[in-house]
Amino acid sequence: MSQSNTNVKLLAKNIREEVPISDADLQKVLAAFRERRLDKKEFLLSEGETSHHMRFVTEGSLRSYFLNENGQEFITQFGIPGWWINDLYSYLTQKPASYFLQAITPATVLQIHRDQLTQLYDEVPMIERFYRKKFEKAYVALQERNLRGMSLTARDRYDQFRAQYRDIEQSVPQYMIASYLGITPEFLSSLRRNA
Amino acid sequence: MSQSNTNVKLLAKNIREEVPISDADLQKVLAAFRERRLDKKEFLLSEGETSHHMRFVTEGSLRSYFLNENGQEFITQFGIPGWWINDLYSYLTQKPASYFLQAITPATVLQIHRDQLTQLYDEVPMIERFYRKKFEKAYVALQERNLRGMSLTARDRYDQFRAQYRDIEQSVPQYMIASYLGITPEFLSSLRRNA
DNA sequence: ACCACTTCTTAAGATACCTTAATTTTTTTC
DNA sequence: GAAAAAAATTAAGGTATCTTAAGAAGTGGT
Repeated sequence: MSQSNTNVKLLAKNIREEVPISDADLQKVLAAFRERRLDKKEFLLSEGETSHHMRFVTEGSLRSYFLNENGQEFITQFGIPGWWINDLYSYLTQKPASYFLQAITPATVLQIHRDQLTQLYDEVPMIERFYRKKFEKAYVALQERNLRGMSLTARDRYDQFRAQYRDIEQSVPQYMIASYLGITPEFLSSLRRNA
Repeated sequence: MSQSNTNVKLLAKNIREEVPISDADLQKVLAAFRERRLDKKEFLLSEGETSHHMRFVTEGSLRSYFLNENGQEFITQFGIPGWWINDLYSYLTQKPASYFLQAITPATVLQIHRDQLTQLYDEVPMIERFYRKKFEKAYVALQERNLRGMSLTARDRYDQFRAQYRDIEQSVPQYMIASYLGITPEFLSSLRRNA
């Protein structure tokens, strides 16, 4: 068997939690995923490349970030086991990515090629439903984040982040959390001092 | 005929631009939508109510906004003809809304009840595909907005807003644009002065 | 045409957050 | 386990944006 069993099980669980799907269909879907292992700091996708896969994290942690003209990094998303991560703009439009996907720690992802997924949408309607639901939830979560970014101070955003993502807080460096929250590492440090 | 023909045509166009769908299926889908007319300032949804419909704007302009503890408004979305607008969190979870949907000008929306749409997902797979694609695009657009909010100054965000949404800029008051951009009306005014 | 109401502007003072730069602490590498 | 590299802290000075308050300019209703 080429793929770690527990990793595939995590993906199966992720799907079954969202939609009812027969064993046969689930196997068909799972069989289309390939495992990819990453060293620490290895890139899964670099700016300018095109994203051809949907990706599910099973081990380690990753980040998705954007680099502006001044070379500043802006982290848009973290990926830890059980989460999906991608440059969706690139994947959906098949245009060059403007984000980097990089492993923060050694990591493993299961990925499915776009061509295969497109085909599965016709063969296994439940998988289309699965992604519809995933996108719905992702949209809502992103909207919440957006709103927090607008309506809360950095201090409140940090407190909420800690409350909501204790597992992420523990597995990524502080300066990346600062970037995710939209503040400088120095300012985050000062928030922590006056906790 | 209870619904304005041109309004329904706008919706039909919106669907056909995204997915191939037979005339029969399209008619079935369109028949499930009801027209709702709104006076200026009328609420389509208030905080605490639950959203039971997916809503497509065909006339006028609407806004979706959030009210924080201090009574400050934060506009999350505008709706103009050809756009979808909703409190998706409430719609998807069937929990009370935390957003208001309000007509800025007299407006018309076409809306479909959640129960009917859920049923259509089984009967007309293309409509599930339609919403999957819509959510994908909405997610990407929101991510872009999020990133701009983090990486650009208010001046740059305003310039980009004007370039991208000239039609919205013309049809909603300036203080609402300020709210959408995450700044005060006073500060937007000063940006305009030093254009 | 008027009055009331809403929207926009101006300006002064306040503050949340940034920049720079140096130092300390922690982690990685060989 | 020493040297190098990466991450976190501290502090001083700066700036983008906010708050408050007042007045000016539009807009809508009768």
